Amino acid sequence: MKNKYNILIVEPSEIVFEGLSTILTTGLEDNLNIIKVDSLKDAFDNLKKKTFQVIIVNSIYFSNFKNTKHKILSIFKNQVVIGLLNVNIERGICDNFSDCIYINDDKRTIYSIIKKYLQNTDSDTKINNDALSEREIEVLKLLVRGYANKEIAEELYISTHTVVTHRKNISKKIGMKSTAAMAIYAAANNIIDINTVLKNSK
Amino acid sequence: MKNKYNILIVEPSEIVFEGLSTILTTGLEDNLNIIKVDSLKDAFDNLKKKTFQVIIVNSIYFSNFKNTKHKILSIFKNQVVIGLLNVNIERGICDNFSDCIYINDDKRTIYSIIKKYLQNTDSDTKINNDALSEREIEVLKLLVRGYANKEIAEELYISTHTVVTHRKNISKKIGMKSTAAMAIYAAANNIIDINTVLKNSK
DNA sequence: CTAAATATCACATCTTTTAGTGATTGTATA
DNA sequence: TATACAATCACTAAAAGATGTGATATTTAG
Repeated sequence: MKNKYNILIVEPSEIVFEGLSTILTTGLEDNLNIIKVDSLKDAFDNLKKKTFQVIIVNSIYFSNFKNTKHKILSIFKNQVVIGLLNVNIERGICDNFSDCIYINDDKRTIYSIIKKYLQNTDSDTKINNDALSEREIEVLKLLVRGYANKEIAEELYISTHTVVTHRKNISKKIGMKSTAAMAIYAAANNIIDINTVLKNSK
Repeated sequence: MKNKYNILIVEPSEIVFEGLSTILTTGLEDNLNIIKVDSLKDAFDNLKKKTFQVIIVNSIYFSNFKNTKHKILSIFKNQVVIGLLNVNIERGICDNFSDCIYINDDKRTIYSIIKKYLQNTDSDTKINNDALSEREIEVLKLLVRGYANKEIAEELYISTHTVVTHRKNISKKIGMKSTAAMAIYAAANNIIDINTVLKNSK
């Protein structure tokens, strides 16, 4: 049974975001739900909706602030905030964060930093898969890969009626009734891996 | 029929390398063989062994050189060399390269830059044969947001027959017939923005 | 213990999508 | 000019999905 962790990355560059995501998802065995935003405002909006075990913020968002620590505290109070530092940044800024990742750090260093904070979060703070049940997630996974209800039924050894019921419940829970939107939901919540689906779908 | 391309990335940061790799491999349909090195010397050694269609070099390797262009020419003569520029770099350096990618460029910009040079390599094996037309992309966008054919037709002022035809062509081109997989394709290729879809779909 | 949630199955009806096979028009491009 | 492709429209039959209204058994949480 894997834990599910939410990680928020506040980062303007898609390249850096994709890199961090790839490194984290391939290196850490737990289920990671990684969300990207590219402004402090969007970060703040996301914090209202969800709990994040780790927040990684590019330090450039604080380059203009005189009192960085105060700003960080006011936005991300009592949260784990890891600074992502570019090469030519003053080292002192690191003290303002829970921890720091340097852009040139290798994978192993990054793993060990992040792991420290994921392990600290104990079992009762773990996220409940956004309210979808295990069975519903199984159905959703196959759905996204283009399986028809009948095929899903065969795969899971249940009747198509049951699959239909699960789908009804899924769409009621996530508030989207179209197959396409459900797929996007699954992608956004890391229930499926986009690349795997691309290579292996109908 | 897919082409196979070699891409060399000269970059000190594993984060940036992984990000670029992920973006390139998910967005470009051809088979990419991406190699990373973290010094100009290693780049040079690789050039002896293999031919690269595109070389992407972080511009910081040239930050100490007075005559950047001359240095680039002497190392990578007559090759496609794309500079990867950090945020606070002087813009003028871009003239020294075949083209430039900025660290904050979005995926589509990166695709279009790289594609240009991959297409140039061998013109008669068209890699463009499953590029979606503008109209097809319009249909796909609405499709992903859960619009039914009838609704798409109304939105685009065409008949449902036409929408169906577009869908048939889309699925033929991308090799996926299910709506869900098409949605994932659209997400992976940045045709739609996942968060926008999440907030605004049926 | 009770209530809520989960997982399973069923049926009828209506809507939507898919697959296959067409056609016409305009616009590039070799 | 001939060819290719884009964009439009049409018909049909079969397959699949959506909606609504049920039921039963098991597990979980208060």
